[in-house]
Amino acid sequence: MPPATEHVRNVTIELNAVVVALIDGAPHVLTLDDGALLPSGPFESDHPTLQTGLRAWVERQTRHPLGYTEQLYTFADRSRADASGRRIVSISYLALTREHVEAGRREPGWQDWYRYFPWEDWRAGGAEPLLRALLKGLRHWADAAPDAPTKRLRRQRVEIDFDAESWNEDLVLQRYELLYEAGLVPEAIATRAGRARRPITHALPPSLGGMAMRHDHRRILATGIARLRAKIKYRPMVFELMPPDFTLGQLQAAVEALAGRPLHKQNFRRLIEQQGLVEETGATTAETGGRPAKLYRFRREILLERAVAGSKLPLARPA
Amino acid sequence: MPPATEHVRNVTIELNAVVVALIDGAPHVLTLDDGALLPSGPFESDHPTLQTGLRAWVERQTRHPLGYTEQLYTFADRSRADASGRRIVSISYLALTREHVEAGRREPGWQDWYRYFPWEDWRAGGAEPLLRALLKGLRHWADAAPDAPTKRLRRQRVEIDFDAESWNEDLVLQRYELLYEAGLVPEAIATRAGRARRPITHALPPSLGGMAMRHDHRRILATGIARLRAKIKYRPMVFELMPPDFTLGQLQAAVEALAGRPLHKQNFRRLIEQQGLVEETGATTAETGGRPAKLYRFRREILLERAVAGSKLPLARPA
DNA sequence: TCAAAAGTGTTATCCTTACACCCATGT
DNA sequence: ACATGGGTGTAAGGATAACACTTTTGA
Repeated sequence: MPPATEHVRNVTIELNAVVVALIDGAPHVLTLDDGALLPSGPFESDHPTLQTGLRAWVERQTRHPLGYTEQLYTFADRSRADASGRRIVSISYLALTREHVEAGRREPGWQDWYRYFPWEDWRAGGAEPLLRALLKGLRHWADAAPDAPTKRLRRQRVEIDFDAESWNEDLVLQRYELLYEAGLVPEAIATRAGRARRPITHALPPSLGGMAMRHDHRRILATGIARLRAKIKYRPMVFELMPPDFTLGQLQAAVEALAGRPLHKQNFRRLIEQQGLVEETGATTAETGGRPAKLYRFRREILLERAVAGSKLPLARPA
Repeated sequence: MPPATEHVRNVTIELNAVVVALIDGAPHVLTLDDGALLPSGPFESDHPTLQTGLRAWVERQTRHPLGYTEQLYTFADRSRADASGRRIVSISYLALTREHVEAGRREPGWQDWYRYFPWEDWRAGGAEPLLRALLKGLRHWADAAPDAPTKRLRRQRVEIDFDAESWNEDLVLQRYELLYEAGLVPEAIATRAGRARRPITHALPPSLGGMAMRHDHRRILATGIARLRAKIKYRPMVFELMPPDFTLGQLQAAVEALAGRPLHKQNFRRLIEQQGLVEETGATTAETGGRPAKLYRFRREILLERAVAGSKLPLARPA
């Protein structure tokens, strides 16, 4: 049952990559054009799979080898089209890698991801003034709803997604999309103005609304961060971003950087140890300041040993 | 940065849907062509989004309205191409719905999903002979590896994915792909024979290897089942498949049908109740046999009230 | 000697698991 | 009366969250 081909002539396939690395403990993403774009390129049909196509393209474009990769999402909204009006289907990927320093100096193009989402960093507690400003704009938008049910719904979404008391670090995408819908980020204005050309509320300045990106690349970035934050809890993904040897303090700092939240030291250590994720190398380092710390390495075997956790369902009969 | 268009001319976008419903308590999937195909069709570029395109197509093709839908995965392997050699990019979706009975008689096209994956049904305990047969074929394949490391890896994958003692119901896709790699399902033979035309081990008969599908539709189905099984544990997705009112016994049977495993009655009830997912309607039914059961309904508010679970990380400082 | 980070011990609480039993209906 | 599914109580064990404290280095 091959589909009719008539309908799909005007489609372009684009691959996007959210390439993540930890640089000096801070989460960074690989960008082009001074931070305005994610690495992206066409799917060349001589590649056997999408992933190999992506790898080739990104490595050529950024001179940076990719490590672990997984597919994120495929977007094809009408708002996306290239100059000639061809519909763009963009297939996005998340890639984890270690920072690649070539010839002694740092490659350009790495951006701290919290520059795009300043409200997502709660490592030092909530940024009160920033959050208050966002909530003000969002509540104003909610109250401007055309009818009562819409208004209730908007208010509910705002209070849940941005609730400081029970902050959920996984809702990166929802929060960005809410700001987008509310017209508080510049990307929304560009889109709406182009199509409906109706005047729109002023977006927040970058200091509050974060740095913008072109097209929907910031949405893709939000998708990638959300996926990483969610998955870090039940899959050993952090290790893809760590050097071979590390201290438990460094490991905790890495998770904190990704999740954007401070963690409880002792309980974090117990968790790691109890899951059997790491083993001591025998060596120690004094580089972290204070008392020298034991070095650990990731136990790669674990990926095969256990099909990882699972159940959560109250099964009957113990085999 | 619009990509060069040269490379992508020979691409066709296809949408696939895994449409799931519970019929008489058994999980079914909507198919065409006597069970050999999933509903699928072209992405017509006059649709604003992929989802609306999918909905329109499926509803026209099957006369069945879709409920909740989510994107599954985008495939574009070289092995997939249409008659004229154009590359096919297939974007697949999972859709949940209630059975739709029109004019008193059942629509055709619904297939019990365990016909495609008989080894995935552990509701009545493991199917020993079936599993033994699969393991025999898989171990044979592992031992036929070209070198020692490959052999070790294959053996490990086989023992983990098909281990009866610690069965993980989420590994639907991994298990199917292992059988595919081992040449035990007919789909693998079709593909390999077409390209490499080298003789291949005989596939298992349908009674063991399950019913085959055309193209890679069975892989897409496996992806859908795996997603549903994984997500059912932390998102209230079952309710999309239930009638408005139901008993706790029916709810448990539904989860068991999807997960393919028997659950512990009391603990299941406690879990549901403690999560505040349902509320009593006040009515009871005697249709289930035995003592009449209370009827419950899903508390839709919960979707908004809680951003659902989350943490799992050992956070510091209680706000 | 003091700041900084590493590392240890312990307790209360909650959730999960497992057991054993009673209840209300139809046949 | 008895089979069938509905519904309840409760105790043991493990994981989590929250305490406070000691150790070893560099400056």
